[in-house]
Amino acid sequence: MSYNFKHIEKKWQKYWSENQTFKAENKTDLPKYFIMDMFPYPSGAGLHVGHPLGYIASDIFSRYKRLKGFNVLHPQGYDSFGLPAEQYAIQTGRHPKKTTDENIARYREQLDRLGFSFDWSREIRTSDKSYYKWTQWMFIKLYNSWYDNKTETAKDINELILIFSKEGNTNLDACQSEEFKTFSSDDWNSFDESKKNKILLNYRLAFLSEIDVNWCPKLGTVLANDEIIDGLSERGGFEVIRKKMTQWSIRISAYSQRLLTGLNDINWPEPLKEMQKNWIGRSDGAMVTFDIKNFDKQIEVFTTRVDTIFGVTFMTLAPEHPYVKKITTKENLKKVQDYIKLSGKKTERERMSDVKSISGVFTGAYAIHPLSNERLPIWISDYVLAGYGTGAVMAVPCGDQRDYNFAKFFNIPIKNIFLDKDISEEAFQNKDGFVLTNSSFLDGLNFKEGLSLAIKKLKEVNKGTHKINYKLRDAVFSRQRYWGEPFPVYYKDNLPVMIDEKYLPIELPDVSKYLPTEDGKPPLGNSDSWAWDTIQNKIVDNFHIDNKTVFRMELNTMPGWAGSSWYFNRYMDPNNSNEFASEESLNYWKEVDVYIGGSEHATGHLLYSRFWQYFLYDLGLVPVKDYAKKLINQGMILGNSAFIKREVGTDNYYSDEINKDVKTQLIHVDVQFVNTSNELDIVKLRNWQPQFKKANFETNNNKFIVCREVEKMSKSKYNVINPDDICEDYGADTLRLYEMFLGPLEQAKPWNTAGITGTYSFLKKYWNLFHRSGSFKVSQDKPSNESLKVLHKTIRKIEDDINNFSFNTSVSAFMICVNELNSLKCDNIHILKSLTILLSPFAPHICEEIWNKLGNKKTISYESFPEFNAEFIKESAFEYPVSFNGKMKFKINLDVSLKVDEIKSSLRNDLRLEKFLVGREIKKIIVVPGKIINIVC
RNA sequence: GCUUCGGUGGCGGAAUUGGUAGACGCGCUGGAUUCAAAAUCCAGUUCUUUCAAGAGUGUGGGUUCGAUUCCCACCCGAAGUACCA
Repeated sequence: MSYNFKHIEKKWQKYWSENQTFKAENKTDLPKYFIMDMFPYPSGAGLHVGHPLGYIASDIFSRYKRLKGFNVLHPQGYDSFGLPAEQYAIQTGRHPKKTTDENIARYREQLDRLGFSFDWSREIRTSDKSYYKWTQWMFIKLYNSWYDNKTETAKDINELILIFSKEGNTNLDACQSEEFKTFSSDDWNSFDESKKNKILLNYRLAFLSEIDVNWCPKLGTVLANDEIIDGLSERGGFEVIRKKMTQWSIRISAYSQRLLTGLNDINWPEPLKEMQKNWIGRSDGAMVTFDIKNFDKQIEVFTTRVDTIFGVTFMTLAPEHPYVKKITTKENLKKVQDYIKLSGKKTERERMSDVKSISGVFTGAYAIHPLSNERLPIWISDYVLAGYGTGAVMAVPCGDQRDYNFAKFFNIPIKNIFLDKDISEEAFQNKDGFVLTNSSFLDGLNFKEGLSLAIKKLKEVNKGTHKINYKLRDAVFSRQRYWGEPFPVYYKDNLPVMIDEKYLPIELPDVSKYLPTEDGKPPLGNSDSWAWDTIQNKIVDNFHIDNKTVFRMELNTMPGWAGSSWYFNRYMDPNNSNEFASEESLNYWKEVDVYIGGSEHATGHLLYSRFWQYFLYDLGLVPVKDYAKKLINQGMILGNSAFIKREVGTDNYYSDEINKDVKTQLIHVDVQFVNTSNELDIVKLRNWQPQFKKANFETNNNKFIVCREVEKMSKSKYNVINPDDICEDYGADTLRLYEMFLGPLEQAKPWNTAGITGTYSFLKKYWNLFHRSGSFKVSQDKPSNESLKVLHKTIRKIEDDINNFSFNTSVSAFMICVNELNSLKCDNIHILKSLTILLSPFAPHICEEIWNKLGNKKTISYESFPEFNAEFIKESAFEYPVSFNGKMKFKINLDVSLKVDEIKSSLRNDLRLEKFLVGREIKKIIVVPGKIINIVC
C-alpha cells in the first residue's frame, strides 16, 4: 500500500465539510481561542503558492489549539469591495458583483484543496448588504460622535450640543472653521439650524470638509498619490491637478495619542509598531503666535525649537495658507498669485520630489516678533506644507538647513544665536553642545533650559504655549467609485442628513455605466436621480428631486478600508441581523488572539482598524479596546523568474554562459519551460509567443541555460506557481509542510519547486512506518526506551516551536523523528499514535487517514489519547545547565540516573569542560533535577 | 538622509540566546538494487592541503576561559518613510 494522497485528501476534505468538523460554537465550557487571517481580496488571478503561507500557519496553530482543548474560532471571509472588479466592469460592462462572486468561488475551491480548517458557516463578504448594513450603521455612529479631549473618549454629539447651549465652545478646542472660531452660549442659541450644523461638522468624527485632493478630470475621480506618475494618472496618462473638493473624512487624528500609547499594550512585531509610530509622528514643541503688522489676525506657528526664537529672521507660509491673499501688499500681489497658481499645478508628489530647488516670494507683509518686537518679513514658499502643523513656520536660518538655504538664496539676513559656532557654510542643527547668545534673556542657556524658559516667557505675554503635534492626518473617506458601500446620507439645503438606522441597509443601486457621468458626478449619478423620499422613507429612482420631500443622495461611496476596519467583530456573530454582533458573542470571543497577515498594511488597515475599534470601545459597543493581542507578519514567498538573453534589436538569443560582444537585454520567460537545471525547453517557448517562432537560439552543448532572479511573484513576470499544480503532483499535505519548511514565517523567501521532494519523501517515510511489510501493521508491545526518548524529544521540540511560530524547525524535527524511528524499526502503536497527533496540524489529511486505521475514531483529539496531556518528558533524557563554582554556565547532555563516578567521567568526556577539569579534582556535584548542575572543583 | 530588519557552505536555512558552527532539506559525488530508468536504500559533502593539520559565520577592533550570539566603528542588502518646522 503506497501513499495515495489524492484519494486520502479528497476523502477527508469531503468528510470535514459534510460533518462541519470545524464549526465553532459561541457557548461552550472550553476556553476560547480566536485565530484570524487577514481576509483576501478575491482577485481574478486566483491564488499562487505565496498566498496561502499565512493561512497554513494559522491553520496549523488552530488545529494545534483545538488539540490542546480550546474552543477555536478560525473563520475566513472576503474583502470583496474594490477597484479591480470595478475596472473590469468598466471594460466589459459585467456587473462587479458577478465577477466578484466568480472569483470567490474560485478562491474557495483553491482554499478547500489545501485542507484548511476554516469555519465556513461564518464566512463574511464586505460587499454583502447584510454586512455593509453595519458598516453604514457605524458610519452614522461616527457622524453622531465628537471627541472629548479632556476625557479622551468619543461621546454622543448631543452632549456637545448641550455644552454649546450652556457655555458655547469657550472651554473646548476652538472651532476649525474660520467663521465661528469661538462663540458663547448666547451666540450658539441665536444661530439658525444650518449654522449650527455647519459648526457641528467641525467636531463630528465623520465630517464633510473642503480638502486638497489629486483630481483627474478625465477619469472623473480623486487619485491617491501612488496612482500618479510624473504628474499624470497611472491609468490612461491623463493630467492630474490639485483641487479643493468637498469630501467625507474620518477624524482619526483625534485618536493620535491613544493610537500611539496603545502600541505598548499589544504584542505586535517591533518593526511594525515602529512604522505606526513614525506614521503618527508625534513631536513635542510649542505653539507661538506672531502678530501681523496692519492686520488684525495672528499667524500661529508650531516649532520644536522655541529655544531658537531669537534667531528668527523671517516667516514662511505655505502657499495655501488662508491669510496669504489677505496680507499680501498691492505691489506684490501679482507675483504672489502667480506663485500660488504655479504650486497649485504641481501634484503633491512633485512637490515632495522637488526638494532641491528653492522657490518663494515675499508678500510685502511683516510679522512682529513676540518677544523682541522686531519686524519679520513674511514669505511664502512651497517647502512649507499646508497639511502639517499650521502651514506656517518661524524661520531660523542659523539653526535649520532649509531656512538657511532659503535665506542664502533670497539674501535674507542670518542671525547667529549659537556661541562660537561657525554657520558660514551650513546651519547648526544639533540639539546639544551649544550655548545660546544674542538671545536676550536666553543667553548662556543650553537647549533644554532655553526651551522651558522660552515657553514660560511666551506664556506670560500670552503669545505661546506648549504643544504636541502629530503628523497623522484625517483619513479621506469618499471615493468617486461604484463598487463600495453607499453612504446612508442625503442632502438637505446642502447639508448632510443621516438616514435613520432603521432603514438600513441603503443598497447599492444598479447602474448602466460604471464610469463617472458626463458632468463629472460619481458613477452612482448614473442611477437616475438617486434620491431619498422622506415621506415613504425609502430610496426612490426616476423621481423628481423636489428638495421638499425628496432629496438627493450622497453619490460617493466609502473606501476599501471601511469594511475591513471592523470585520473581526462580525465573525463572532456573522448571521445576526439585529446587531453587528450580540453582546454575548462579543463578551465570549472578546478579541483576536492571533492575527496573521502581511506588513504592507502597517499604516493602512492595521492603523484604521485600531482606530475603529477604539471608537466602538468608547461607545461601549465592544468589550475590548485592542482587537488583536498578537500579530504576526508573514513574509512574502518570492518567485524565481527566468530570463533569456537577447541581442538588442535582433531575434538572436544566447544561452546564459555565452558571452558575445553585443548589447543584450533580458526577457522574462515562463518558468514552466525551465527545468531544475535551468535548461530551457525551446520547443515549448516557440509555441508560447509568436516572437519566438522563428528566433535563433544559440546553445552550448545543446543546452540553453536561462538566468534566474528572485522577485515578487506575479502574472506579468511569468514566475507564478499555482498551488493546484503542486497539490496535483505532491498533495496538499506535502505543500503545507514545504511552505512551512522554506524558512521562518516572518521572512521573505524564494520559492523553489525542486526542494519539495524532501517533504514529499518525508510523508512517504511516515506512511511507511505503518506499512513496513506492505500492509498496515503496528505492534501492541511496550515501547522501547530508545523510541520513547525519540518521541519525547520531538514532543518537547514541536510544542516549543509551535508556540513560537517557528514552523520551519518543527518540520525538521519531524523529519529527524521519523528517520530515527525508522532506523529503530519502531512499529509501536503508542509511539506512532503520539507522533500522528503531533503531526496532524501540519499534515491533517494523512494523519486523519492513519488515525482512522489506528483507533477506529473519526477525528484526532487529545481526549482519545489522554497520556498526551501528561508530562511526558523523562528528566534524565535531557540537557542540564552546568555551573562551576557557581560561575560558568552552559548546558550538557547528561543522564542523572547515573552514579556519581559515571557522571564525573561523562563530564570529563565533554570537550567543552576539558580545559577546566584538567588537573582539577571534582569535589562536589550538586544536581537539582531538571534545573542545574553545580560542579565544585 | 532618518527608522527598522538582515548578512552563516553551491542553495533554502539550523544553532536550546555566550558553550563541539553548518541541524534538517535541496543539490552534488560514490555505492547497492535494476536489462535499463524512475523510485528506494547506504555512505560522503564549509574551505585549503594527500594525510596530519589549519582557516572559517560581511570587514576591522573590543569584552570573555570561550563570541554566529554582547559592545564600538565601518561595508553591503531589504523594507518603510521623507522639505514634519
